[in-house]
Amino acid sequence: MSGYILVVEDETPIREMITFVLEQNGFNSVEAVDIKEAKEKIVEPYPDLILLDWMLPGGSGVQLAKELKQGEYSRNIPIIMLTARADEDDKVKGLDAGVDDYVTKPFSPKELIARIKAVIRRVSPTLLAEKVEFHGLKLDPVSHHVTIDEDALDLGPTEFRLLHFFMTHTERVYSREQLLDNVWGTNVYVEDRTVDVHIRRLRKAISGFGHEDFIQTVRGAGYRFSGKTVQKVRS
Amino acid sequence: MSGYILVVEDETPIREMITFVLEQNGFNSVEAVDIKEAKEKIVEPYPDLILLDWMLPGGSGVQLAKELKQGEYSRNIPIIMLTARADEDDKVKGLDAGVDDYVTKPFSPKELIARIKAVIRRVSPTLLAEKVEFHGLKLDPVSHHVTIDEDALDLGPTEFRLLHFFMTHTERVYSREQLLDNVWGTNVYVEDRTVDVHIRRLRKAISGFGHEDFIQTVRGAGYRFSGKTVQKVRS
DNA sequence: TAATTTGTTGAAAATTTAATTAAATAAAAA
DNA sequence: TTTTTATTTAATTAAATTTTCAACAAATTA
Repeated sequence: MSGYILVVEDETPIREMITFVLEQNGFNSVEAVDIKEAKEKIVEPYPDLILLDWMLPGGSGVQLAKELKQGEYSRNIPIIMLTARADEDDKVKGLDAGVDDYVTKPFSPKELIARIKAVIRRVSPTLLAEKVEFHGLKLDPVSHHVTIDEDALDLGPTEFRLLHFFMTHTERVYSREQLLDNVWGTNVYVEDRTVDVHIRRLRKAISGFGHEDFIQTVRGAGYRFSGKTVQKVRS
Repeated sequence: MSGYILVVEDETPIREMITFVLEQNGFNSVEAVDIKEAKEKIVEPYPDLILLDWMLPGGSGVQLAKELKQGEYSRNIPIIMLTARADEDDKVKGLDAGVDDYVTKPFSPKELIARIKAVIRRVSPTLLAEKVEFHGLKLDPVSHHVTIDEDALDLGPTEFRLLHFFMTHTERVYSREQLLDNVWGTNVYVEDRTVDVHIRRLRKAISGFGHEDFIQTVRGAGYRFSGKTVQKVRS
């Protein structure tokens, strides 16, 4: 799995409880006990999300949140605050810090996971280890199984990620550059044209099932994953 | 697992956190929010263990513990008390009530499970080790016997644990790191590639029975234990 | 239509990743 | 301690995958 969640919490039992719940739900996690350690761990590869305790030794969580929301890259990392009790004032302060959501301690695993998924779903749905389905195409990120009308597909790693991205981002054109960013990862120096080759391989893999036209070429713009058939209209 | 653990705790988030951890560790659980509900649920079939919150609405947990320790059958059910903080006085009172152990909130999953297993091990060790079965493969954690279609297999300790883990976690890809965490144990510094060697030995052991493809390589991701056959339809 | 741009395709080269084997190390048993 | 057994590391080989390149095809524009 590519990403992970950073858990910043000084109380060890609570921190371990959280990471246990995360791991069991298919997330990777990294722990930090205080602001200092948290900062050390917020480097490449960046976490996909930060669970941040309100009260921390060596500076409050809100303060850290504010700092992160000012960093060039770190501003994009979603933050969920863990507060000791539902405190309206605190919540307002947190919103100022650009925090994405709150969870009040103590919390149930269900609630924690629900909040996390809600936030991630907003930011990058591909990270959620949920089964995706699209017109008879099924992809399970947990088992890495891909089926098309019940027949198993065998894809290479890149084709797998590409398909996963497309299935969670349909009906929308992505340039080759955008695809490289989202599927290959940022700061990867690869030729644009490489995308073409993988598109071709993916098309080939899902062809023979009458679904090869899921991946549509938009000339001059990029590619689009769509269930709608394209009509050729001449002007 | 045959029996179950009764969780008596009024705070819903904590109760759900506990049951989640229990279920993930292979225990069944039943919930009760107060003394009244707890009593209703302490009937046949009796729980194998009771996790009892110290502070409960409608009577304290200690009181319930004392009562249980007087019942003819219920006296045999081990009880672990959940206390809000480590309080020597309380502990003494609890010991009077014949309680078997304590866990202080907040607690880590590791600690909770460790305490539970310790208690159960003392009372009825057989509960801990359930036999596992998967497509003709049978593994008995107690006797360390593994059979495949009635033929006995000879595995080394690591291969045994690896197989046990796989059989209890099928249809899911695990990275080498995750396998090291789960099978070798956390904070063990061992090369990723070591996993490959043990995978090979395990494969070798279960090959020759037409089941060698249970362990599937998922390139770039890790390994998967699966009953589904993957057909190569790659060009 | 010709020239130009843009996308497709096949295949070789480069790279990455896994399987295999053997040797070294560590742990357990005699 | 010695012997045996099991685990880990390292080196080698094999395989799969990614990338690049170049030729070709299709679409667009002048």
